[in-house]
Amino acid sequence: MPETAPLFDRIDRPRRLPDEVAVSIMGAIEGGQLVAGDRLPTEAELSKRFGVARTVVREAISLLRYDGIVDSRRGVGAFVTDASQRSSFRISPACFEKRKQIVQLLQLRTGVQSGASGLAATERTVDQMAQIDATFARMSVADSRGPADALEERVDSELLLYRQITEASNNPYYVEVVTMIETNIQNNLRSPFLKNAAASEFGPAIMAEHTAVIEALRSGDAEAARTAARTRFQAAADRLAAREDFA
Amino acid sequence: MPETAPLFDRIDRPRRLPDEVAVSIMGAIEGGQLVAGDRLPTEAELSKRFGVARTVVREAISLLRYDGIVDSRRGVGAFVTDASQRSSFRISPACFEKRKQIVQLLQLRTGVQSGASGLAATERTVDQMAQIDATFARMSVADSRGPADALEERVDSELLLYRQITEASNNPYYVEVVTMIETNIQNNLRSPFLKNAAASEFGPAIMAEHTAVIEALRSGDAEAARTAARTRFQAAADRLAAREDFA
DNA sequence: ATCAAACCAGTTGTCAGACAACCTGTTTTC
DNA sequence: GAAAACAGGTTGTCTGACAACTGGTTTGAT
Repeated sequence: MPETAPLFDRIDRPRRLPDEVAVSIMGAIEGGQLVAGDRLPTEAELSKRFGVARTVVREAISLLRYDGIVDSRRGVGAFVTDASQRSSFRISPACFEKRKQIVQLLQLRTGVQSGASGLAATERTVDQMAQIDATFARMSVADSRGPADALEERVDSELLLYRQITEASNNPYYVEVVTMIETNIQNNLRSPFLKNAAASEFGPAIMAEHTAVIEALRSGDAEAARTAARTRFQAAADRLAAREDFA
Repeated sequence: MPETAPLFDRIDRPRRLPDEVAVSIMGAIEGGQLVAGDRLPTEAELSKRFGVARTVVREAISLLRYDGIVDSRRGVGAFVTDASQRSSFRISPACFEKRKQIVQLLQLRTGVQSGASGLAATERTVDQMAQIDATFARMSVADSRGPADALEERVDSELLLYRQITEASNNPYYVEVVTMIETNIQNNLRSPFLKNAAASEFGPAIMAEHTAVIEALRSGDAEAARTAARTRFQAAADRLAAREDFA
């Protein structure tokens, strides 16, 4: 079931020292003060410079190592790895500060969702197709009831629909990536703005975009599914970007 | 410039306690012993149970928190978060143990690379196109020299080529994702196997697949670029999967 | 009896210091 | 001259302590 959206977001952001140290070191790397191959100052040195305990510095470096940004060797030191060694993809909340970045993020989602939908067209089971149909039916009903009456229901079922489609690709990597991107968008795009934007996503013209995706899935046409999904998310992103209240 | 591939990979895998603890806890979550909302045992408890110092447990939990898998609150405890709160996408080396997983990973790369190429068709600058042309020319020369003579050069230039194409999308998120996936594939697919596979990727028929991508980029045809890139990577994945020495 | 304030046990966050494991370069020894 | 021992420095782990905070309990005033 779609988890109930919390009425108020968790505002709780107690600054944690290791995170701040990690961000600071990361900044030095992105800023070019530290380039691939360079050795970081020793933990003792960093500890002194930041004015925190070594455990804090260690935890910070541990995070960077986890993402493949540095590589530390006992008895030697920690070194900045070259950029092609990154082992994770993450979206920092800072991505949502600039308008252009949001657009780029939506582009990425469009591409990935398109790929996932294409796969789903050929890989889906009949069971999965039935679930998708059911969700789409729910969504259609909500749509016809209009934004004033069924906004929540409409938005929830749409999110669920595309999650089910992605899962129907039966490829866990697609599921992970799409989920991750979608989560970040939902969490970070200011909620009231998303609400407003969602309200304008009603109507037959827009439902037709969704129908095209469903039809392609039903007929098992991967190419059509890719195109339909692409068209739908591209259009949504365009409409979003066109809103005058777009931050 | 393409960094010189190391003759021997770093085999150095000194077990780090925090990583192992993190994996263990993660296993409990994936295995369902701990579900969203559950509280983890206290750090002291975990420390005792794993037989390690609390600093080690703390570092482990810190990693999980970094990925949005748990959320810890001072004075209360650490809680497993809802699966849709994951804030990173990462590929564990374990993914390369099962044949099916590798295929799925290649599917993901195909989709993402396709999206990036489509974007590149419209967003590339003339400068970037020139660089792509240059790399493609290098690659063509290497191809005509044959696998016995120019294997390294051929492989390197191809990697560089698609990296440049991705960068020509001028979308940093695409660049990050593609780089990350590619890095993991290069690092984890056993090197000699990749070498063998690369040797069979020579010849005019295969070069035609690349040419199609380049042509689409040159003419600014996003749809053609997406299709060509998809075709090319799909075909490569199929050939890889068809090899009898495929693990 | 009610309700707010004070208290208490438990938990995470940070600090400080110590030692083990390991690496690199230097010195000693044969 | 080469191998072995040594020395200093660095990361990895351990221990113990205290600060900051939370949730629930007790206490105290009204």
